[in-house]
Amino acid sequence: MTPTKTPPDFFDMVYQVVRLIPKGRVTSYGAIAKYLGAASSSRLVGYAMNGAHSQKPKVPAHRVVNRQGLLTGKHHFASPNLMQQLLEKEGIKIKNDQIVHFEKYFWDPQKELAL
DNA sequence: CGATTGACGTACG
DNA sequence: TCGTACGCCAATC
Repeated sequence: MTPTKTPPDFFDMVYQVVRLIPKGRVTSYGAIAKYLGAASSSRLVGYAMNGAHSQKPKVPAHRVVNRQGLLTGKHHFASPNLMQQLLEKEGIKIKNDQIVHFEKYFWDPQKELAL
């Protein structure tokens, strides 16, 4: 219905990219936004994650952190420590809610996907 | 329908 | 280096 409806393709794109994040890697909202061509709309990426858990294929939102490598969205998970647990489970070290060697685990879609 | 908020990032002082 | 302001777009009140 509502053929004039404007589907949030941007949100869907975000989910797709997040699913492409390899295990043991992390990325930032801005990186995804830039990859989608919306570097200025980095907030939309975070907002998209808001409905990530609502998506059918579960979106590994725990692999998405802010530019500082800080687990800013951990409070949005089922449990605030769940995000850290998942990351640590993948071999990522976290200190004070911040990813250690974040730059080392950083996964840039623009670079990895090399479009 | 208007105003506010938000899982960010960059710019400016 | 740190703090504040702005932008961007959608969802919510």
